[in-house]
Amino acid sequence: MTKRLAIGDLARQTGTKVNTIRFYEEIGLLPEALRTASGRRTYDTADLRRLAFIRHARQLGFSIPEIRSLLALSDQPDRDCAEAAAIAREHLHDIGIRIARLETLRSALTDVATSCEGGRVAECRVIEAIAGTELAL
Amino acid sequence: MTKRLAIGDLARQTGTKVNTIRFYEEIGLLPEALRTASGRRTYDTADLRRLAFIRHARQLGFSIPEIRSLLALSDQPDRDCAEAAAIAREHLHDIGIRIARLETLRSALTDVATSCEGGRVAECRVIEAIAGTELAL
DNA sequence: TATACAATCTCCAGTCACTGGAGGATCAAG
DNA sequence: CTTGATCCTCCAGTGACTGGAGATTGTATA
Repeated sequence: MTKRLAIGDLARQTGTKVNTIRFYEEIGLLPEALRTASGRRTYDTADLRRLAFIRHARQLGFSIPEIRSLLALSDQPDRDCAEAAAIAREHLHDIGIRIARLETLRSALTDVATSCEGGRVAECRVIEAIAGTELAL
Repeated sequence: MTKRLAIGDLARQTGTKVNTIRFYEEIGLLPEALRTASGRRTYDTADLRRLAFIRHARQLGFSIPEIRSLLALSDQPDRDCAEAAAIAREHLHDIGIRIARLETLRSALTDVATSCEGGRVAECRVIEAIAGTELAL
């Protein structure tokens, strides 16, 4: 059998706190882990991937309900197709906005970094870059 | 004089709760608002932009310390240029990763949405898309 | 085999970033 | 001059963790 991972290994490989992994199990984001005879949790690479997904999604600003909905797309491949597509499309809209804002912010920061390289004071449009995406002006 | 905004106007125009605006003032993310004779806070369009920036940045997953550091780039245009450029470059690295992950997620979701359109069951690679960006495999 | 020390367990209290409500003052319309 | 919306301060509650106490187990070394 391929070797199972201890909770500490999973934590190290995903940059997650051990307590946080137990917390995700408690709220049902991760399945209940298999236990050794003495009661310690063990994991496999599917758990590793799932946890990595959760962590990255959190860093991208997705809430836990949103992550649940994204995971559901993976968990139930045989689910109602139209429903899955609708969920995917909702997220797609949101993700498009996030990408656009990040790209605007990136170009503002690039301006700061490069105009500083020349020794001049940066014209700092950081706020303008990301503030105004959908405000008039 | 151009008309000043009430806290409720600011809240409506940025999709922020009134209490949250007061909270941002308390922790120094927003400057102390000017008050009317009776003690009500008033704002201008600079405050509006700053708050919109803060809210968007939060939705993108930036922590409040990170937002402070981004705002500092705007707040101190005459600050040490090399320092500002260094801060900008740190954020640029992080933002590149975020954009890449969002784009991978977007293409996974697009697959779900379009393969469902054909009436077939989606091959759901949502987790794989975003889980594995820097894990070996 | 003994022992020490790292990792795990459960349970519970604390933190960060809000969110909502009580109780009271103020403003704008009718 | 009343009525309802909006504002004020203060404080308690929520979501998503984070850290610590106290006890148990696993493993590496003497």
